[in-house]
Amino acid sequence: MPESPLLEGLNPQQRDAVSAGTGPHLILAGPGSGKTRVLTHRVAYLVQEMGVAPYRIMAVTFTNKAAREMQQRVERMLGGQELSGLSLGTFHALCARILRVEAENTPYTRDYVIFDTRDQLTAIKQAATQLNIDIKRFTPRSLLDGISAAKNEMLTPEVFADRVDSYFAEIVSRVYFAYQEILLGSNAMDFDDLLMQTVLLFQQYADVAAKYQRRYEHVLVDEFQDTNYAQYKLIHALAAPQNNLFAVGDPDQSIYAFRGADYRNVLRFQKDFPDARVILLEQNYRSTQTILDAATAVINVNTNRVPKRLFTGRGKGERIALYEAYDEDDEARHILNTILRLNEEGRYNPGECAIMYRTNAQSRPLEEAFRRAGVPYRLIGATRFYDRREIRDLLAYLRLIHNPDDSVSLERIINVPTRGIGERTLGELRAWAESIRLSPGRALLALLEGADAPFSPRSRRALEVFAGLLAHWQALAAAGRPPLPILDAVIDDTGLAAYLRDGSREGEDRWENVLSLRESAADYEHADLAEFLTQVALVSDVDVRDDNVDAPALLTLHSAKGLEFPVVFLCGLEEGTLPHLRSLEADAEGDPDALAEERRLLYVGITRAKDRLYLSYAFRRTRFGDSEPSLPSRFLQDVPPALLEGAPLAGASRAAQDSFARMTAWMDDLPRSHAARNTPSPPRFQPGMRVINPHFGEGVVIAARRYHDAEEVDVQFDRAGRKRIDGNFLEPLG
DNA sequence: TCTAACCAGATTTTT
DNA sequence: TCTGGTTAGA
Repeated sequence: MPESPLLEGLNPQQRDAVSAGTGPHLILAGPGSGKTRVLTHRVAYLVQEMGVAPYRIMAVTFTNKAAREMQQRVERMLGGQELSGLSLGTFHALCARILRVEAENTPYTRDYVIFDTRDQLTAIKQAATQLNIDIKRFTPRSLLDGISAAKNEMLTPEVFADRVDSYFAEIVSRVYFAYQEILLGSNAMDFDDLLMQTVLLFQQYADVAAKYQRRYEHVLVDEFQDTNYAQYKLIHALAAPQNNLFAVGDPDQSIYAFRGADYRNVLRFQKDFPDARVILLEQNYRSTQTILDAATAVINVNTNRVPKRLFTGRGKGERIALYEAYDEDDEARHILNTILRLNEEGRYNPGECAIMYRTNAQSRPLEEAFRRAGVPYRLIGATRFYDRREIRDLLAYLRLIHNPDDSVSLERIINVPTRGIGERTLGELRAWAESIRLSPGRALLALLEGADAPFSPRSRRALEVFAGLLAHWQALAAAGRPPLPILDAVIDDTGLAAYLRDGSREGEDRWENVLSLRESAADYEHADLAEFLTQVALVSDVDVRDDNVDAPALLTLHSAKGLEFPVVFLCGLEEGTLPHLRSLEADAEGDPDALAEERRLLYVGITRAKDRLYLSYAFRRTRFGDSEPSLPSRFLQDVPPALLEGAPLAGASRAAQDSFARMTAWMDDLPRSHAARNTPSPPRFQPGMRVINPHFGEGVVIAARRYHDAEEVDVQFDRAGRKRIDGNFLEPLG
């Protein structure tokens, strides 16, 4: 058989997978083994060699960004052929589309909106309040987690109620009913509903299921280890009856159990499809053997897994650097200096480096260090654009226009900017709406038609003014105007610009954000509001970051999934941070899975590195605003010392850990300077000195003080204004 | 009804 | 340290 050019450059295992025939296939692959590459080639192969029409293929990726990249690569592989009709995207995006099309067979209309976590919490609070449940005792977050877990397991409120086995579950169950009522009344679905409703749709309407089964001849899934039960049911349903299912994953990289991902789907797959072919990809093309050995040593401690042997053709490589920092600032400085040094030595560009941490809060000292030094960086994912107040407000307007039943959005913005509709009037509106069995939004619109309502003249006037605006915007939407002019109408009619731009620096920032939202709305010139809103709800800005800047990336271990960098720094390797305190607590309560997942998280981090890996932990770390001593992560003890260079481990044994803890307990009471290990040197900078920084240019020193082993200097720059800078990044002039 | 001040509380990860 | 929620006062 003549070989397909699509198989060129692949190893035998990869070829085997790409060119596999029909039927169920499970590809179990280690990190850096070309999983995504195999999946991409497989899609191209189906089209080119097996003659499958693109619209008969569904390929599910973990992020929207991965989907975009895959689309581009496949098209390139097929010689620029346009692959329209290919169903490529995340589970959520694909489900959102199906639910829109099949709305008449669901409890929702096609104008439904998607509730994100913030909206969900608002709705949960509402539900709990209705039920007189004390949200101090049962936090909305914990209730939401309970409901979300139920939905991921495909448990409807009724089924869940039958399984209640604890007081907490009882509370969750009651809130679940009320919460679902609120969602339905608002014509809104949360993330979990998108999946669950789609599966329910298929279960309840065999003809609908059959339609999609006929359409999708091949179903491919990436990151299979991070699917939850609902997602598994979905692909199971879609792939039937031919079961041309191609699932790619690595159970050792399962890091989303907290949100319902269930690595047991791998086992389910093998049980449900006994004839499935399992193909292993074990060769690693990414990392040096040293890095792989460290990763293997860390992950091997986990029980209940299929051992994999990872090998690479890349050679041994350099040893892994371990650094014990004094505190998080010292750690940040050390990382920054290392990146600058690697750059000066001409070994790696800043853009080839990534700094990874467990929690978003850890980015702060890093950002500060970079800012002080005037070195640019790329912060990935942290404060999410769509999470900003002004953006959420504007989107709430758009959602309300699109779907007047969305009372969470209505209540969010009915008095933003303030327009005389306070808690009292709002309460009256709610009560009246309920009495005439309309959602508050629709009741509001009915007011314009002269509906009889028990409001004071003053309240009524305020409500009517707002209703008038809403009706006006809806008319724009109904006339088919694209998102941007509608958005502009909202901005103009509400006087949002004046409201936000209050003369403060933050005000200008907020306005800038509004302008960015306008920019993204401008991309939807030929789409309607529904499409724009869906996109906004399902595409995180993690997906849209700019890769083209030559600056180090700062990101959490979770968002590092699927990425690779020549140089990786893993910081904050301490007990309580990685593994996170929550998992230690869970472990103490007898749940070993939590710790195993933390370990996998570290495994993912280590295996992102191609050439150089730097590990660090701090001797003390600031938590909740004050600084406390910390212990090196237990995971560090699993890395063979022969692979490491740098600091000896302070907590090499359990006994040592205990004595370390005792020692640091009393050190905690000493002034900081006692614990600092660097002897102070005379200050280099005095007020009035002229100095220069490569990034900010020339300036004059305002003030300077010692700060551990470095100097913190306030400088008035001639052009860049006043900055606080690490003395290491200043040179005296003259 | 609105604003500002205060206080308490919480801090994992994200489609 | 920050955020959010509550309360008091205008």
